Amino acid sequence: MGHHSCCNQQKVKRGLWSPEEDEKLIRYITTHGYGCWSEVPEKAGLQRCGKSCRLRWINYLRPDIRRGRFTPEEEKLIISLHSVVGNRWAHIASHLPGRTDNEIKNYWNSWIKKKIRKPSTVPPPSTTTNTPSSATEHSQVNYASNQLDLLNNQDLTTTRPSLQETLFSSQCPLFMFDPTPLDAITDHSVRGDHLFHESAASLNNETWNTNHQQQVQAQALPPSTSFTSGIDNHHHHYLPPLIENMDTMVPMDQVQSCSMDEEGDQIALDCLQMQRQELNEWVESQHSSFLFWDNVEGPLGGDDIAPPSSNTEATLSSFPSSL
DNA sequence: AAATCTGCCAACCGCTGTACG
DNA sequence: TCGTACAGCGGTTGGCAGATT
Repeated sequence: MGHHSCCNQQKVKRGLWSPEEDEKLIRYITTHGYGCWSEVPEKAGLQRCGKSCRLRWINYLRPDIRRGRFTPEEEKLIISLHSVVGNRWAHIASHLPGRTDNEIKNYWNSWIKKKIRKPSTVPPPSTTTNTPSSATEHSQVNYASNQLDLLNNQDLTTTRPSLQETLFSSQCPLFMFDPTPLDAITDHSVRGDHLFHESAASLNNETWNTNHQQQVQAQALPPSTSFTSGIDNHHHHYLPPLIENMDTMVPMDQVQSCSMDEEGDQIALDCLQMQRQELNEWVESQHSSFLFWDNVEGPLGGDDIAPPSSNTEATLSSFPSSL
């Protein structure tokens, strides 16, 4: 495990690719295609390992790559998707044609750094008034302030409401926007609680069905177990526990029809992709209301489902017993 | 003008999942 | 079932270029 054998060969060149190397790789791939990357370097006459060739092709040379600044639409889509799936860059990239996971990851990281450096954008924990900033800005600030807490590695429990207290007293399902790594949560029993305060303020409460929220609070989140789920052990990142275990989670206004993919990915992703334009408006307006419902035709069936109508009594999805 | 700082991003590293013998 | 090779993923690093001192 670990090093690929091809990368241990001594002749292997590393570092930036030269135009000549690019040309060789392009010429080879366009004429032969790529089946086994480990064979590409030798056949293409490159002193690189196959892994490096693959990365170069995927991230830079393939013809459908899209370069340049992210458009505002792409930016918003990234924000929205990240709020759902966290740091699953490849997944996010799959919803942005021509963009690579690497590019999105770099963009996100540099973007977050910028936000972290702007403490004035982080409201104090007691802030409860809605600000005129966009939803985009909210997402940025929320994440950035959260990261600040983690970086500071402080025990905040003595000065702020407990996580559970904050969660269960809030009016909106705030947990679905937080990509905090699980270890950070379990280690400190808190994750930037002012995050939740601000999220509560940023959402339009008129559109939030408090009955559903009460159901969520009463049934879905036994405090002692709610944050022990939602871990992707493979990729070591944290998915918001509810999202990972919910059958469906979609912004109501965005849904016409949608389907679950084989991996049980969040149905919201398909919806977001299909309705990107509406999503943009949704992000802008912040008048979203996430609802949960359980009328899905099988958990993994891929059948089209109809969203509940506006007067549907949405009900909480059933949760796995592991919760 | 030179030195230093900062941000960006291409590339690498290490890991896990999958296929296959 | 086990071991190996490979693909793919997310985290991290290092070098470059522009900005700042």
